[in-house]
Amino acid sequence: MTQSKRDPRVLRTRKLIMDSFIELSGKKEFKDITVKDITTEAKINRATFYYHFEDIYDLLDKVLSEVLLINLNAIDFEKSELNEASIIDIFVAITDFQRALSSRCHRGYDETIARIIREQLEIIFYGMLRKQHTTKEDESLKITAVILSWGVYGASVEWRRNRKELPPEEFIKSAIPFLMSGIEHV
Amino acid sequence: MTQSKRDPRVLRTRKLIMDSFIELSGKKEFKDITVKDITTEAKINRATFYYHFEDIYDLLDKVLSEVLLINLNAIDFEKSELNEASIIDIFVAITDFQRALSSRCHRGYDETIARIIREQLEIIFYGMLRKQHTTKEDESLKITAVILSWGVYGASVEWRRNRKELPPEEFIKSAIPFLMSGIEHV
DNA sequence: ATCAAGGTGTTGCATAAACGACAAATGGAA
DNA sequence: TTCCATTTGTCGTTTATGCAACACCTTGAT
Repeated sequence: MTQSKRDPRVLRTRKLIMDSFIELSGKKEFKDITVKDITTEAKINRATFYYHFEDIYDLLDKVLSEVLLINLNAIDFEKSELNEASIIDIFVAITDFQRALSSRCHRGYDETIARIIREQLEIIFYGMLRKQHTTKEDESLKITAVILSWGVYGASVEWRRNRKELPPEEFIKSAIPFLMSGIEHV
Repeated sequence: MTQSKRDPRVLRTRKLIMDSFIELSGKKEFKDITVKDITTEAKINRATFYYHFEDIYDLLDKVLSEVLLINLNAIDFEKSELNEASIIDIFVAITDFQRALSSRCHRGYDETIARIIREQLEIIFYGMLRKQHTTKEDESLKITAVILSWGVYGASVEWRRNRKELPPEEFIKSAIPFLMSGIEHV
């Protein structure tokens, strides 16, 4: 389990499963995709699916978070601080990601996607906060990350619904003062 | 071994190896391609290579004959007789195959390719002859297949070297009477 | 001529993947 | 509702692949 994440067999099989799922997502709604569909498309045994994923919801979780992470990986979190510029970068990455997603997938799992994106944001924000505030109390950093993740995700929802005439980087700028004040008063 | 030819793992791995070999053939000469190159490109373990192939020459054999067979599969040998039309089809398939091969691979293994193509031809001719002449002595069919295979392959060499101004189907027509007489007097 | 570096086949063991079977759950259609 | 077909998780066994190590060859540089 610990070592097996680099086993070429595991990497191949997981990629086959995920690619097949993404492929099928372009053809059917999530609720109509079965595990059997995926394993048939991927040409792997159905039992092997359950070796890697608990069920189809677990797969959805991991596919979405990995695809989102690839989008976010363009931003170098290791170096960048949690400041105005990085918040804008993250916001743009989210809107780009959702644009790519909606062109590729049918509707039907908005709530799940929302949850996963927000959870990823929380992880990222918490990591960045902890780097900048090593002295602070951990619980305080956590709750700040939670609020930031909800706030930034909510802003992306608002942008998609009512503000698409603005470029996302312009839209989020108006929220930056509020977000930054929360970060500074952590 | 007997059953395993349908095992998805075997099919996947063999395809990975063969595709990697074809990919590398476009970049280097055969003599410069190592087993290690192939397995690295294919992201499989080197020991796994030897589970499927004796060595790199065995791989070359199987890649070439499978690719050639795909070309020849367009011709339905099960139904067609060994007549003027099918000989022309086979000849055109060979010249097409060699054209595709030389555009994709570097030089350096002409003799090997020649041997493999001729052996495949022999197998095909023998199979067709046996279908048409079930009563005849087997040894006689075999030697006829050998001579046909050498003759048709030699014609393709001659065409490539000195007769490319002619369409291959035109070129081979001038040899049809001779070849057909050998088939009829089997 | 010697040495170092890299490729070749081969082996024993660890583990992922295939396969077939199963009971249980789900979901339409009569 | 009942029935029937399909999907779902899970299991035990078999097989293919990964991995590390090995002795043996090349080959090129010093």
